[in-house]
Amino acid sequence: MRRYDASEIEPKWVAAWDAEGRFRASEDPGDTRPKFYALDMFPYPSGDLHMGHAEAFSGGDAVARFKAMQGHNVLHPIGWDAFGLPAENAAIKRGIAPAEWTYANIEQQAASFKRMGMSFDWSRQLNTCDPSYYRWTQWLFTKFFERGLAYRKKSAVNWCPNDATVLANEQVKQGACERCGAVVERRDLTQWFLRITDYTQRLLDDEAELIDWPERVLTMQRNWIGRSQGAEVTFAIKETGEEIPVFTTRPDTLWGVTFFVFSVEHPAVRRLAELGGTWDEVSVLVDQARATSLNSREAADTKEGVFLGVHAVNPVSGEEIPCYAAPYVLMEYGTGAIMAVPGHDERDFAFARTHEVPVRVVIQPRDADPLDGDTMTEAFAGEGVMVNSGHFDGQETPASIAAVVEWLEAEGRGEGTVNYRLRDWLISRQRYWGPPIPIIHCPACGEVAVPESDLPVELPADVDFQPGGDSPLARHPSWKRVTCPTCGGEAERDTDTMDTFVDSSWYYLRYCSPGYLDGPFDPAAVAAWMPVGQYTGGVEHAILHLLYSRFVTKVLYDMGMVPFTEPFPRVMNQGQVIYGGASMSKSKGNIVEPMPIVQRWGADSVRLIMLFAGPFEDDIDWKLIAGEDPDRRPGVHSWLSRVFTAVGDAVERGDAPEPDALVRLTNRTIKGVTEDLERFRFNTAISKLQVLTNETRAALDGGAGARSAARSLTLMLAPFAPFIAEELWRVDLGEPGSVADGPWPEFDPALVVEDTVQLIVQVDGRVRDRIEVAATISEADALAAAKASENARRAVDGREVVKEIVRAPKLVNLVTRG
RNA sequence: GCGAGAGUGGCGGAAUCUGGCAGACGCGCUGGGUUUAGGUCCCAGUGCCCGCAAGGGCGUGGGGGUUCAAAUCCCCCCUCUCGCACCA
Repeated sequence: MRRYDASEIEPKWVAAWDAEGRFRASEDPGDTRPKFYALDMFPYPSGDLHMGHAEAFSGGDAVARFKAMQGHNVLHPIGWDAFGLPAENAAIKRGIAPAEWTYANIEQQAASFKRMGMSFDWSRQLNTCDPSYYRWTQWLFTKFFERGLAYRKKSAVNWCPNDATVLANEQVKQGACERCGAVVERRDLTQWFLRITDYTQRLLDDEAELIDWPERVLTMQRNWIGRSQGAEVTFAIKETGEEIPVFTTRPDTLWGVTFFVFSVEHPAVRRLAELGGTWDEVSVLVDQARATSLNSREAADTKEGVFLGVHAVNPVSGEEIPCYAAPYVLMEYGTGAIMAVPGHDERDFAFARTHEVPVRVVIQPRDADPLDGDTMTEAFAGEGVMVNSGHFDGQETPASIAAVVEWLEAEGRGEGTVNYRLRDWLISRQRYWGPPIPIIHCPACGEVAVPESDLPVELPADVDFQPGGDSPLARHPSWKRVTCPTCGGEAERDTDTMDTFVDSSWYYLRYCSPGYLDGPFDPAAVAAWMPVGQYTGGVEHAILHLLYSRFVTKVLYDMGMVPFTEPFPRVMNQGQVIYGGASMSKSKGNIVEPMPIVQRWGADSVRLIMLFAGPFEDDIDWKLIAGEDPDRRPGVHSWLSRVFTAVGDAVERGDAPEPDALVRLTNRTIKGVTEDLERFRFNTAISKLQVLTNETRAALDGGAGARSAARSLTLMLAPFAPFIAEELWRVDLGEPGSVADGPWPEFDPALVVEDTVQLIVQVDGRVRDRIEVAATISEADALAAAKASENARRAVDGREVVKEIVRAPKLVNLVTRG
């Protein structure tokens, strides 16, 4: 009798699959199988695989293998999101080149993925830091540039004085540098942006095409885009006559405006303050804002602010109101100035009470006592009836808002408009390890895109990339000196590089034709494989990566390069792997790594631990599911041992007849596991396979045969534990070919039902008896059987049965009275 | 504060979509067996309470409702997690 030994089985099949060139997607035009694109978010190659990879890729691989066994031509690629700051930092720390560090990690992660038996098409491997890839990242940038979708402008950015580099918004936590903890400053730098704001409404409208996205991800994207419907209204400054527009979602409260507030960064503030004689005071606020990071300003005090000494004129009432500058008004949203309605806005209310500005009620709640501006203790932001608003008095929200907008437009005093929270995508980085921005700055011609024939603009290797306050590429003595492609005069390359999110915004397209030389992708291949059938990855990419990819796809659609507008109609997020309720981290010393467990117990066990722990999208607390002893044998490993011996025994038993109950259970299991896999409910699928294993063993123990049950079990195990399945399939069952090719087992509908079932007998809703009856029992017979039950009779206890609920063959409920 | 999701044994979870045996499956634990240095392996038990048992009572965060019947549907409340958070 052979014993289950993963360390013997698994390396053997790793080598065999490699030698067989298995898991290659077919490009044979004669291959009529339906295509399925199973995509996993490509990993960032820092160090070896971590538990999060093991979780995500176990799920993604189960889907890919399931689809392949069902007869799909599956594209399941892998690649490396290889550019980025961590590589640069690691390289600085170790005194080696970022490329060296990155390629070493790629090698290690690739070896680990192979050891785990991931069914990747290795022939399509791509790497964003390879010139053959980033050539096309740069090409796409030039296309965006040509279409006016890439542009440069001066902008306030986060700056870490310690690391001497700009930081992405995501790298700033509570106003401090995520890595070194230094307080982040603001700097005004000229930056490259992609005009995602041109696509805002389409990003919202095309939500209908996102057939199967987690609800919370959709919500997060919607909130991030932040659509607000309202009106733009123009106030005039009394002292200068200049016109300042504001955005409001509540034009119906225009008659309640009692003051006007500028962002401290508003360009008119200094001039107006000097005119009003308040600049000494205002400049303190301005300096304060400059010293604070963009992110920490979120916490600015609502009540802080300074009177500018000038006044604004309310366009609907002609009333003159004081103007303030206050940090609670954001320059980045709307117009950078607001009309303040303290009666109906919480923030304006707090400001008004502090600065003793009058509060005026112009909306009265419908079913409550009338409010009084002098005595109210909080703003009323709800719906109600307009008052003190001229001829609009008596109109009710929300209809009143539309009515006011209509009137404003007719009067030429404002217009209905929509505002979004979403800003353009800042992609330039003053870092080394990214694709250089393919632009040449010519004194005569301005910004000129590098011609396609000159791409890629390669990243020079001989660069001092120590952080120093400017782009490392700018420090290179010769790299930036070029001639202008347009006029031939002396010119300079742009020395910034692109954000890694640009690299990852189109990699899924490149997979379809990874060696393609005439463009970023072969349009025919993309049309054949895309959109992605199932996209698996972490919820941390719910907003940025997924939103950017959707944007890029829409631009490519507009360019006529792809025939679809959404790249990922179906997305699933794996949960996080945590330890003791907290995320794993070096500083906490609680990191558990998958590869040592693979070595100890096998890749099949690691995959099963992950997928059996609970729903795929739920977090896994390693401490709870695995305990604290790293040597403790995982439960799934014991199960695999039992599967191994059961299948072996079943083969030895040959064609001995199988019990009818086992045949039915096998059919039911096929149905259930198939349905579970279609909905990515791996944990319940595995549980069903364990039940089938237990019953198979029981049949064998009883002297019966179980060969067909064992065969189905082996097939269904393959998406989760591909190694043991392959071993049992090819060696024990002696089947020709790989279990990875299936076929996925089918069930006989006639055999998914039991021939006998337990009839539940209830009296007044309480279970009193369980009777074994034929599954086909009639309602009358079921009722009779229930009434014959001794237990039920005792429970009725002479009372009158007033109602008989019969749901044959499952249940009878006798309802009594008295 | 706003939005989303979730509360079930000692633990992970199942049953929730479609109202009908709550606790599948697994971990852990208890007892027994084989082997024995231990682990492995095999068998039995394991929601709580009463009971030798048969059986009975209670039980899915709390309260109310609908129903013959509620973990499941509806209303209110509590708690937790996640996301967003001066967005005018």
